[in-house]
Amino acid sequence: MRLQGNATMSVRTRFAPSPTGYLHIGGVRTALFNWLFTRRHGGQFILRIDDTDVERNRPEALRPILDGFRWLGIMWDEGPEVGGPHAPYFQSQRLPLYQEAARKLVLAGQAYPCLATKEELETERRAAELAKRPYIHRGKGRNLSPEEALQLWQEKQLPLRLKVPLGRKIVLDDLIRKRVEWETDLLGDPVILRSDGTPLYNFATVVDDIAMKITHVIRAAEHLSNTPLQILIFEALGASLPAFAHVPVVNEPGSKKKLSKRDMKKFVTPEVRAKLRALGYTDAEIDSRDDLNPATVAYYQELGYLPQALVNYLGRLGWSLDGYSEIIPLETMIAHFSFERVNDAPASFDPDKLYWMAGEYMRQLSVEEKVWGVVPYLVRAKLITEPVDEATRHKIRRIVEACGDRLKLFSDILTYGAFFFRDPEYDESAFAKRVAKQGIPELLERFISVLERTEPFAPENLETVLREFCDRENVKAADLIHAVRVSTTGITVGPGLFDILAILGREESIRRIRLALARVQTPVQTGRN
RNA sequence: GCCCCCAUCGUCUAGCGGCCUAGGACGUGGCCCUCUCAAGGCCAAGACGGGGGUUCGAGUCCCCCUGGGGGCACCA
Repeated sequence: MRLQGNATMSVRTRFAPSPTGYLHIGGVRTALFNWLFTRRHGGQFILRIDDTDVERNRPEALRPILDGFRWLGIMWDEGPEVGGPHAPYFQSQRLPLYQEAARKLVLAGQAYPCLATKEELETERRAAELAKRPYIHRGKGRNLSPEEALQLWQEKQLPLRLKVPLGRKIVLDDLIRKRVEWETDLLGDPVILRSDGTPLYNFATVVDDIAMKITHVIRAAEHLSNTPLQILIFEALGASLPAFAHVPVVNEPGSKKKLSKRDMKKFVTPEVRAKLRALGYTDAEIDSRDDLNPATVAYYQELGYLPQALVNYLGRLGWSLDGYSEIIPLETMIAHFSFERVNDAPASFDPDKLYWMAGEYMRQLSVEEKVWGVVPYLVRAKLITEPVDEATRHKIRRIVEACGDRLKLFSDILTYGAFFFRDPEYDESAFAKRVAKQGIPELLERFISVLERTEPFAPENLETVLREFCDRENVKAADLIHAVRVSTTGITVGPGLFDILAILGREESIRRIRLALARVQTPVQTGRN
């Protein structure tokens, strides 16, 4: 058995995102597993920014990633903005470290400058392809003495390759995959340092993991095939191996394909677009922002999902506590997280289940907490203005209470409660069906005079009064209720009608019913329906 | 093409040789409750990819096939 971490050392894990401008759902799930494992064992979780690829490196693109983690409560013990004993935590600022490590390898005869030109490499590759042979590059420089190699490397701007030992078997005892083996003969000599002196991923990763004393490398399964090379680099650098855990990838909803970072725009379905529009986004904004789609954390934050719901959902995606638990408090997750219970197979992301879970967490919140979460949505929709005065706050409190379990996301307040803050926007088909109908306007007319003297103007009493009125009129209560609902709210969905009326108050309720009645007499062209 | 990984309801999963007539959850359908929509209650449909072994006995262990995925860069 190879060394699989040292029990006496504290657990140190890391997540190394590239600054891409958004926090990807798949990535954050991997980060969460790192974090849970680390918290479980009382270690340190490190955030290291993988910005060696200058093409992808945009400094402002880091912000959304840090914000996303903070929103979820996944706090890093070392990394950007918090620092730590192994700073800097940006790979672009650690170049001398990689060069020094590379120099060490050359001196030890473990790495050599690549003498082949790009053209030669291309020819080799094509020949291998034609011969249906795997393409394995072994540079001519392999046989250089360390001194020659060093001199050549320093004189000319040559890329550096790792000298992969021949005829060896690499054995990995992965914490999730169990034993995986590779033959070194099937591995080409990889470039570890570009001709411009910048490191390649596999090299920088290992140099940093050694420097930062990482004990457990927990990463997506797509990195499994990088592992033999990295193991070789660990060895060449004379470092002991960390333990590895390759977590299965996250697949697209209902698919067997990896939830890719490319082409995320395709997740912006008409439904998603409608949701974003309801929040006030224009189509142009939706199309221009690549962080606003269901494959990113920002999207869920934007829609008002509770972060703890997303954490619970992601934690359960590929990991289970037992055969039946779904809603798992974070402390429980931390206390029980282990790789033994991580499923080997990829897991598809299921937005429906996440939505359900969001509702489960929302109902655990106090009214006051819900009010707090809902206010920004009302402000953004220009239904209220800040600062929120006490009267408005009280009204929101009552609305939130009336909405009850209907509120699964904070943004749901706009579906169920917008009409409280503005005149009804009438749903034409509902209006035709429930208000502009034989006998209904007259009935509403008479009901208004009942409302005028209803005292107290409170839910329970309103219900009694309405039902008694319907008995006298010999009409079904449901018909009047629907008519009043559509008249006062414009729509067919929402809280109980009597709660609505009580919140609106006598005057406003009556005013709105009159609004609807006027509308029956002089139909307006709305263009809808 | 080569290397590596994976395989239970549509989806997330339980299952670590007999407790399986394969359990739970999301979703779906139906019914109930009901002023609508949610929520809630009840019920239903729904899976061990195929073939060989091993064993008294296989969803569970082994092999092959098939299918899916990932990787084979001076990307990460």
